[in-house]
Amino acid sequence: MSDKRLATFFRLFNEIGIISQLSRAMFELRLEHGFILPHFSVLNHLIRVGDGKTPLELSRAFQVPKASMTHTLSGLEKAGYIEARANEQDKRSKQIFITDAGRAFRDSAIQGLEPDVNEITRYFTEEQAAAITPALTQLREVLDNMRDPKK
Amino acid sequence: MSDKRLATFFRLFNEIGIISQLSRAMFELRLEHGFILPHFSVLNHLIRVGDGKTPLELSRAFQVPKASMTHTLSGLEKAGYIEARANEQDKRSKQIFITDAGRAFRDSAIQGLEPDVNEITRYFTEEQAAAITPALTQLREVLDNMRDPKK
DNA sequence: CTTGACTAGTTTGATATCGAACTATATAGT
DNA sequence: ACTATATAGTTCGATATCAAACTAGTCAAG
Repeated sequence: MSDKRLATFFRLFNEIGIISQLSRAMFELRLEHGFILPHFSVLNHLIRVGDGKTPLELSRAFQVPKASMTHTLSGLEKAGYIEARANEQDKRSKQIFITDAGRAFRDSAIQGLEPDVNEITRYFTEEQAAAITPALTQLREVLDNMRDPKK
Repeated sequence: MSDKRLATFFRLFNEIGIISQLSRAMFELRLEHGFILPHFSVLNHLIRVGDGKTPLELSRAFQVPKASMTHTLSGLEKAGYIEARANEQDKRSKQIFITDAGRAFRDSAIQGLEPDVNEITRYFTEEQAAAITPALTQLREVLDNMRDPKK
């Protein structure tokens, strides 16, 4: 393989890593103290995809170990943003439901993004954002398909 | 602001976050046990930009708190991949130099990427990667300029 | 039924991240 | 010079991440 190809992908993943770090930090500054991106992401997922998911399904959806999901869910439950109900069909398992407080938390987190997004848009337009997203979606799917299916 | 704009950026940052997570995990699988992306990134930076940087300069370059950089550097020093020398001009300060072993570690980490990059390129070409990188660089610069200059 | 393999989720222990307090040194204002 | 303020780096404490071990429940083979 050419070094050029390696360098091209290296630069791409490097930029992506930095943007991820900066945008996450910016987002978490707007979140209620004690909550971080994974808390929000889980609530958002429960709304987008529908709740009643099991912890294992959630850990797979976010591609984190199940121990990490246990930790994130315990924070959300302690705050009253989710409810875990036993699954009568399979007593090993739980189902996670979002509460009204959880919905409110998620909505207000999204509202909190507005000032930052407005500021970004002054220098990087919505059209530019829309233009690169499909390629990134494709790249994400490629990486997703490459990872070990176990876990 | 329109909800559409918010949703567009939300989707963009979401894809970027997932790609960052997946690509980092893929990279770290190839690294010697006990070393993670920040270790590599510091060594790579010392080669690209030149060594003799202070820990504070490095923490700013990577936009992490200086306490985090202390931790990363201590791992690299214990492994013999960097050397910290006192600065005679300013005795509060140190300068970080990469060792031959550090160079070898960095080179072999980059070589280790090849199989993954080759696999990615089957579904996402070098041209596609090169096409979106400039926009991502621009977005990274915008976010970079927005963050609090202190730290 | 009972046993063995498997699965959902938690616990444990180890490392990472990082704000805040601290130490040592440098520098500016008087 | 003397003091106040600022800076470089470390330490400390709290939380996050996650592999591995563990617990409890399921299911299939005999």
